[in-house]
Amino acid sequence: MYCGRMAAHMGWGIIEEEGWRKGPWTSEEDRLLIEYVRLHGEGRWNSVARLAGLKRNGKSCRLRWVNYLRPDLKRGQITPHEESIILELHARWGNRWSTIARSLPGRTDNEIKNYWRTHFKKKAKVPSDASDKGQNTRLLRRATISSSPAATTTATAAATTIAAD
DNA sequence: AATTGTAGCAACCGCGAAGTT
DNA sequence: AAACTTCGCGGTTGCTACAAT
Repeated sequence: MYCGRMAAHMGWGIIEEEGWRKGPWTSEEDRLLIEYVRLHGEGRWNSVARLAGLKRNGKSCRLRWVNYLRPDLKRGQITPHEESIILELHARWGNRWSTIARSLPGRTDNEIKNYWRTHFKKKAKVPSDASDKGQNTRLLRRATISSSPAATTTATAAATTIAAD
């Protein structure tokens, strides 16, 4: 989270060829995006530029909102309890970050992904079989989502149990 | 004290799924 | 029904701060 302001000097590409700004968000941009969502709700990200005067493409806006500006985000350090859930669910499902995130209210897939990578990746060469990379992962997503409510509950319960232990 | 290495995180990209017209 | 647009995911990068030498 750095110490508050870290977008002081953005060192990388500022304006893209098509006119889209890139790189770290300024507090002014954040304000515009927050105001946009307040007025129009989440979604329609591609029209943010038009309706809010933000020189960002929809993808960038959505990412910023979902990972940083959403009011229901928890922020702050991952708790030991949350960590155990992450470990448990990752052991079950691998890098299915968004699915894992659904079991951790206020946490984003990006946050969980970053956390796991920085804390565990180097140590564990992916314990189980990492042969599931690529297409299978993608194709399995729908099925996983379909069965996720029950699975989520079960796994969450398991993780909770372990954590409580 | 200065330089090089590492950690951690915000944000980017490509691509496929989902939605729209 | 097909073409086109938007969304969402997972992997990766680029940058800053901090640690080590």
